[in-house]
Amino acid sequence: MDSLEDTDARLRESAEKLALALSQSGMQKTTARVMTALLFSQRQTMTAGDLCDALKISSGAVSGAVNQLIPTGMIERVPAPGSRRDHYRFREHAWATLMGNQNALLAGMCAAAAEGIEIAGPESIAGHRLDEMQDFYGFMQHEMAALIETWRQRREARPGTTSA
Amino acid sequence: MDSLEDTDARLRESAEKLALALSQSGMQKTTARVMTALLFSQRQTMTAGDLCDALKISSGAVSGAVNQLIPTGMIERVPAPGSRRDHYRFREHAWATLMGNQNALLAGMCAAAAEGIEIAGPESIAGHRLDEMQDFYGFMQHEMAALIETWRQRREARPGTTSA
DNA sequence: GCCCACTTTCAGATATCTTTGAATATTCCG
DNA sequence: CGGAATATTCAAAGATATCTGAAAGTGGGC
Repeated sequence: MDSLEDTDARLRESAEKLALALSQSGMQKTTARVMTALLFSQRQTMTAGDLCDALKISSGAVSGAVNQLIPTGMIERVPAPGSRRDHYRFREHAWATLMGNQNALLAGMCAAAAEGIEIAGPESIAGHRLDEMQDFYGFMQHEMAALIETWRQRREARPGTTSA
Repeated sequence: MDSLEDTDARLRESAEKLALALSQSGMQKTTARVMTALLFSQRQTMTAGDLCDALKISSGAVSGAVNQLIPTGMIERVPAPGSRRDHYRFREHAWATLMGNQNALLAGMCAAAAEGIEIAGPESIAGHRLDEMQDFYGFMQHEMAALIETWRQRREARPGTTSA
């Protein structure tokens, strides 16, 4: 069996790999690195200093990343007892939250299609293309929300970690 | 009622707005502009020259964008009868294809979580976090594919444009 | 109320990504 | 097979986004 240090090193490597993939899908690189560092950490929380140290980035970069992550619901600031350092934690159900946020995107696509149809007319060439788009995103918007809810309930019913 | 030129101008404006939104969600700007130009066009197809002209970009940029779009299934090259210019067209069901492609991403998330669990162990702190992640993306991967299939069938059953 | 540990902000430096423009390759037609 | 119309590629320019480092702001504890 590997030593603990080795395990940690391999976890960081794994975290970096995922961060790289996420950054290629549109997420900022540092933001992704901070997120995966918290996700793969063997601790419940990490301080800003921990993150600077682990990722070799400046405190300014950590601050920026953290304040980008918090509004999305991926991580949260946890009150630190007896310390004035902020502790950060990867949130329970963060992934479901993240995907739920995409509903706004889907709605935006719907709206864009509707706008185009209004301009071009529903029976025009562009109108038909946009009609399919509107139909698809309207459907997805509705069904995705339901899907996430289904997952939430399914997981709630399991012997899972109901908040440590 | 608006004149045709005015309609066209407003469509282009709408297209640009959507392109901007898409580029903020990770898509390359020019690629997004080419895509939305084809999406909002009142013609069935556009040539590379048309795109250069409409978007005020160089032929090199069009070439790059188009060759990025084609593999994703969003647009297709259509044989041009009596012309050696390539014509491009927004593909039927492009949005469903696009979303279907994301399945690879979901699978990647699953795999990343599994890798982390393997390293950290399922009962570790990171292990529990990653377990939820794996569960979520595993679920989504399966259900999303089903959802897209449902939409496809639902639309097939409608009096929609079954390929012009 | 003051001090100190920590966080945030911001201008400048850096790194990264994108576009252009022209040379090169391709391919259709006669 | 030759010629001309297009498409593609690629180096260099330009634009953008991002990080750093230091100065300024915040708030808890004594």
